[in-house]
Amino acid sequence: MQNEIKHHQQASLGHLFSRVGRMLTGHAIAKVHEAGFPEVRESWLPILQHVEEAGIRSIDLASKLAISKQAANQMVKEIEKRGYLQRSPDPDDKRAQRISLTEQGWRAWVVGLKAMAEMERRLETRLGSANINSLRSQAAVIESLLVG
Amino acid sequence: MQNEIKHHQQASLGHLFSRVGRMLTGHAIAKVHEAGFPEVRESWLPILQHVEEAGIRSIDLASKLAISKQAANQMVKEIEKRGYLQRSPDPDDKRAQRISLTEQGWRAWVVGLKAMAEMERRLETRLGSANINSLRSQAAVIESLLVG
DNA sequence: CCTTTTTGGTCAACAATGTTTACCTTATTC
DNA sequence: GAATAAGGTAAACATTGTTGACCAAAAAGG
Repeated sequence: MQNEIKHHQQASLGHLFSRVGRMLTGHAIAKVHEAGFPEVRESWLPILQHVEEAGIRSIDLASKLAISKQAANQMVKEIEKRGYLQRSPDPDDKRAQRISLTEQGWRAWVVGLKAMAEMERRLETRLGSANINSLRSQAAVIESLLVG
Repeated sequence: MQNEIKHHQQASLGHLFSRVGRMLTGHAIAKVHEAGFPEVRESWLPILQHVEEAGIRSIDLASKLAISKQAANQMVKEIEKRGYLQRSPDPDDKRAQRISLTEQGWRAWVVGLKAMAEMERRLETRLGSANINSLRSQAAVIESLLVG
């Protein structure tokens, strides 16, 4: 029974996807480092991804990331300390604060986006843009199978 | 300049791959839990993946995983404590120990492999096996672009 | 209105997974 | 054989998460 399974053994799709994903984001981060933002960590990405859309409250951040508000806030504090995020009082709610990118944060973020876009361009010339599109749509199918 | 980038914004490929990868392995783990092995953690997978090939020394594990030998050993100890791994003295080297799956470890591992295989089967009927293959080969191309 | 409940946020203690430094014992090499 | 390399362990600490207790502002109900 073991052999049945073992003999057509190749890396599982899960493993494959995770590894490629890490490599892609790792590549983008490396470009950001090269561009003069060496403190930027991969762990910041989930945060920055959501902040980017123009000022978010930390509780919304937490719920989007599906982590506790304390964890979200801690990361934000750390990134703030490094000068990539800032918190300003929420004009509509005296309890709340709005988190947004600083000048520096925005510059680093743009570098990352460009690196990712550049990578996708290279992939398109290598695989064809039709393939990239089908790759995305297949990934979407996989997600839908696992969620629903 | 910001808009240039923002306006064709969709999740980055890196993000996409990582998420799908996590969902796939999460699915497999869930099946393992259901099958009566509730302690199995996602963090064990990198270890088990390498152990599976019949008895490995912890130093080799560490180097394959690109983590410190202490970190590797710590995880192994934890998994051993739960009854899924065992360490036995290396017959060829009195300093070393061989790490291998226990009976229970092997049973849980098989459940995970089957869940993954079953998932791939579902994907093949949904996307066609040609597509799954091209997906794998495209992932390989991406890897090669990032490594080389 | 004024009380009650909900919501945004903080603090403190702790869990999980990693790193570094230092060390011991056995193998290997000159 | 003595010196060096290799496998492993121990201890202190960093990162990133959790939970529980709490406070102040906002929203809801009478």
